This record gives sequence, structure tokens and C-alpha cells, in this order.
Amino acid sequence: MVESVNHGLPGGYDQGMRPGTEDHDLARTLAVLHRQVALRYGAVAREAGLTLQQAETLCRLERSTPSFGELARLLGCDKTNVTGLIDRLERRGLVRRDPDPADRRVSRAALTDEGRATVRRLSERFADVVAEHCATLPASDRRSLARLGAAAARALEEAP
Amino acid sequence: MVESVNHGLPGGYDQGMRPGTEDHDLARTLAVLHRQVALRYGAVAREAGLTLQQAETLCRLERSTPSFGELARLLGCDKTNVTGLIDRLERRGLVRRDPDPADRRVSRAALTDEGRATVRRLSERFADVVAEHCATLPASDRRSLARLGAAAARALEEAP
DNA sequence: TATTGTTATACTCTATAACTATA
DNA sequence: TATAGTTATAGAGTATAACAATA
Repeated sequence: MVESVNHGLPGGYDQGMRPGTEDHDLARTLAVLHRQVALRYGAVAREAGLTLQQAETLCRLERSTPSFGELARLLGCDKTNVTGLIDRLERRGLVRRDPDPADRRVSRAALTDEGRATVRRLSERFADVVAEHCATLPASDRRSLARLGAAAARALEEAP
Repeated sequence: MVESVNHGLPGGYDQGMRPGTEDHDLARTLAVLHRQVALRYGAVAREAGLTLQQAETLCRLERSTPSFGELARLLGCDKTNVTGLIDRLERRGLVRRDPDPADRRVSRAALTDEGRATVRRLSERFADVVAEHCATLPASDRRSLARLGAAAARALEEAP
């Protein structure tokens, strides 16, 4: 196993663990994992004729119907992007604009039936890809990763 | 701990684990984690006046000087994008084009000193963000996640 | 007055097709 | 002829500033 090897950080801390090195290990792992997932997830999205952003947006709408401002925050982009993003998804019949009954300024983005089917298709396809590639890992490791990764995602989600 | 809860998959497999459910758990975790990392990593890149793609590109050049075609494969995009991407980074003094002595068709992308300093700054800033948010996780969990995440990244990298 | 979504603008990212210069 | 990088083009993603409708 080579996971704890020093990956070329300047200075060479091979002998003793300097405080802070573990932070870099975890951060580096998260960055590398993020890149590989983005590559595979992007390929799945492209297969379905969607951009990565469109796929992300659809998945964000699976469990809620956020306002455009909330959606911008969820996606980490400016609210001005959301207008065009939803325009394009609406034009393809995957999303619809629902007026908010309590505040007439607000629009909420909601999946259409076809949008919901698309999300399901994306999720299953991505799960297949992950299963195929991660079959080499022990089942116990896969379970641990699912548990720890979810905890890390929650930690990263918290403010600030 | 709520890690093993069924997160709203249609059908409700609360009673017995159906074969394949674990695949979905891992895939869902990887997708969620990927989104949160992209949000934090994107914020760090933006702080430095870079797009996420530019930051990714710089990091890819930390340990090698790939040809433009190889870089396109690493980034998961078409080779035609690499020209402009390197153009913009070159204009900012972060990257330079090195001719390949063995094949005069090939250009290799290499970090300048300033580019290398930028990568170091991005890495440290991102490590700080990760450390800050993940401080709530037990140290043993952080170590396990670094190990398992790296293994998963390698598994996802393999063809196909 | 403050907020929500929108538009206008400018720049970046992305893929397809056609090109050039090497091999 | 095949390949590496480039250009032209078109569409999508991105942020800033200014705006209309609503609160």
C-alpha cells in the first residue's frame, strides 16, 4: 500500500510526520478523487446529451424545488446564470418554472416527468460505471468509503 | 450516524438490502462529495483569480510536462480546447510552451516559476479549507478516507 | 428600500470540422 | 497517410452591472 507515501511535497517529510501533512494528504486525495469523478460523471452526462452543469442541476432538483437564488447557491454560481441554465433545460422539456404562491417575485424550478426519468437514468448509469471500476476494491472498503465520504461531504457543506 | 440510511431511492428498500443498493450508495456518495469539493475548490480558484479549469490545468502540470493531446486526455476535454486554455495561462505568465526535441509537431506545457508558486498557493489554501471543515471528523476517519479515496481514484482512472 | 429574477455585456469553456506542419 | 497542434465557428457556462416587478 502506498497511500501514506509522501507524494512529492517540497521538503521531503519522509522521516517524521510534520503537523499539517495529514491535512495535505486528505486535501490532495479529495482533489484527485474529485477530478476522476468529474471525468466519469461528465462522460455519463455527455452520453445523455447533457453538459455536466445540466446534469448537476437536474440532480439538485430531484428532492426539492428551489427558487432560482437557492439553486444558484446550491450550484455555486451567480443567480444570473440560472436563468439561461433553466431556459435551456425548459426548452428540452426536462424542467419547468413553477410560480411561488407566497411570493410573486419567486420562480421555483421543478423536474418534469421526463426530467425525473433523465435523473434516474443518469444515476443508474453512473452507479454502473462506479461499480465496474470499484469492483477491485474490497466490499468493506467500499462501504467504509461510502460512509466516510458522506460524512466529509456534510462537513464541507457546512458554513463557512 | 445516518450514513447507511436509504436516501430516498424510489421503492424504499428500508427492510432488506437489495443487491446493487450498495453500488448506488457509493456512487451517490462520490457524486455528492464531488459536488462539495468542486464548490470549495472552485471558490479557492476564484479567490486566486482563476477558473476551475485553469486551476485543474496548473495542478496537472505540477509533476509532468504533457503534450497538448495528453493534457486534453488528462482534463477530459477535446484537444482544441487546450490551445486556448494554454494561451490564456501563457498570457498570464503561469505556463510556457516547450517544443519537444524528438518530434517537432509536439508542444509540451510547462509551469513557469510563477505558475509553480500559484499551484503551491492553491494547494495550501485548499488544504486549509479542508482541514477547517473536516476538523469535526475523527482523525482516524480522516486517515481512512485519505487512503480509501486515493484507492477509489486509482480505480476510477483505469480503463475503460 | 430591499429582494427576485431578468437582460446586456464580455470572457471562458466546449465540441465539430477544416486546416498546417510535421512524421 | 497519419498525427499534433491550430483556427473558425457555434453553443454553453460564468460574473458584473443595470433593470423591472414585487415585497
